[in-house]
Amino acid sequence: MTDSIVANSLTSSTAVTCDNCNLGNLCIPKGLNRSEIDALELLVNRNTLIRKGAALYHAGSPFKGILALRSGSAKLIHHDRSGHEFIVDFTLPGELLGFDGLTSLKYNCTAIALETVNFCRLPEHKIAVLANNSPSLSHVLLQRSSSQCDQQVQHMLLNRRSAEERVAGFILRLSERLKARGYAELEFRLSMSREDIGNYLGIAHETVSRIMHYFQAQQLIEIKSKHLKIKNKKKLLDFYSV
Amino acid sequence: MTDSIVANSLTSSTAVTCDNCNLGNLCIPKGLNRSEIDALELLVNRNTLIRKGAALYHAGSPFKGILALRSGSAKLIHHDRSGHEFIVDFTLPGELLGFDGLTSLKYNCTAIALETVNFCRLPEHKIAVLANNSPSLSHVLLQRSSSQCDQQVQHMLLNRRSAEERVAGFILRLSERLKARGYAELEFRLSMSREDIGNYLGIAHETVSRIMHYFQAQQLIEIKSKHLKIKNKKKLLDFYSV
DNA sequence: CGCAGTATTGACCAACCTCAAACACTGTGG
DNA sequence: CCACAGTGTTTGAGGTTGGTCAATACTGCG
Repeated sequence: MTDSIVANSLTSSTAVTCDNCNLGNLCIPKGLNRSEIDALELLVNRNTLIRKGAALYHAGSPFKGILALRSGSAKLIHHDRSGHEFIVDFTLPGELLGFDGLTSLKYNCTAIALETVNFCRLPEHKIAVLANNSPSLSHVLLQRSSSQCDQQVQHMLLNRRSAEERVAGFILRLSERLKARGYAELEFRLSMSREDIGNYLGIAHETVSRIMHYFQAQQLIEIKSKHLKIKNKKKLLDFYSV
Repeated sequence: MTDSIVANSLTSSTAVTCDNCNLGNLCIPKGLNRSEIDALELLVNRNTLIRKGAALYHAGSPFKGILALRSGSAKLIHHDRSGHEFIVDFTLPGELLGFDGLTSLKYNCTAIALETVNFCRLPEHKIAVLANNSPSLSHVLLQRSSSQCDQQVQHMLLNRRSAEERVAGFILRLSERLKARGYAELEFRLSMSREDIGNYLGIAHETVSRIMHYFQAQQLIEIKSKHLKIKNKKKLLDFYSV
């Protein structure tokens, strides 16, 4: 079994272009026409590798562009004064990150790889240039940004509910996001620790463990360490009916 | 004392234009040049009035544009299946709302006036047109959207802390936002109910009351019904040191 | 094999919620 | 101007969820 939530399908050494990229229309080019994609090709830095535990960018550092995860996953964290970290979001393969740097041109959060990560970058200084020539790109970026915001709202709503509902919601959303990207929706690997999940959901990691155990006892899931199988999606949904 | 968090300075009947609007550079035109602002003039619907309790827009209804509050305040709410409402955000005068409709072209939330509200609208069908002619506008919109997202993150972080920290943070942020718009920072009217505050902060409204009372006993604030005075900002900050 | 990090499980406890009742404020009509 | 209804706010008592601390088990890796 692969170490990653997903297997990276690109093992050959041929150059990766937006054209042959496995992200398909999940990435920025979605909604752009041929010539616009060609223009994008010239601007995107490709195939950067970062390994588990390393940062894709740091809070406070100057905005260097929007990133697209090609494989691997990451956590977006925010530090308070006392140094305690809060996980704001997880980023799955095919998803974009870096929007937290757009406003002030400094990143707001730190992005840490949860496993080896392969990503593309659309550099900051080219975003403005591109936006002038290609209004659709501005529109795509705006939509993505606003969509990120919607997701934040969803997360916030989830975090107002009971611990059981949070865990159920967490599992189901992860499942949905993986499904949307073509991965198995009912069986996958949790690339983040219980600690991370608890932090993200605003509950203690022991509580995450207990609830996972309880869900397993109820035959809703099977959980062994990081390997998760959803056995009864319907009942799981009962816990989380937004 | 006025019934509103702010007094609406526009009592004359002369036409309001982006040029003479009291929102100044808090509104969309910020960062645009002269001719761009002039173009905007022609596109913005001005001076719409909505009274307390009425909706500025409904969740699920088609996106009709970005709104700018000229006076009065509003709450952004989200309903779950069981009909229970969750307050996602409050909007103060001078702030924009409607970004929750950009992604899917349907509003995600319902916006309800907390008191009589006067607002402008930048209609949806003109946003794309304008973006073509004025790349700066796209940029401004993108920044605003991304800034909304940052705020959501801040809210989420706040909602992971203790009830006391949440209330302290709520008061201090409200104060900051009002200050940024030129209103008194240490004495203002809470246009929302305790119920709304509790909902927003993810705590019971009784807890909000109790903590307000406690803060008053500690000489941090003076609270009488909706009228709030901050007596000791420093100590209040101690409760909320992010 | 052993170590370090991670996950599970249990016992106890505190923060906060729920329910209930009293009280205050607002606006309305007499 | 007062009485009253309706809503919003405060205050109290008791219960529950989920946190904390601590001990134990598991996993992956050198």
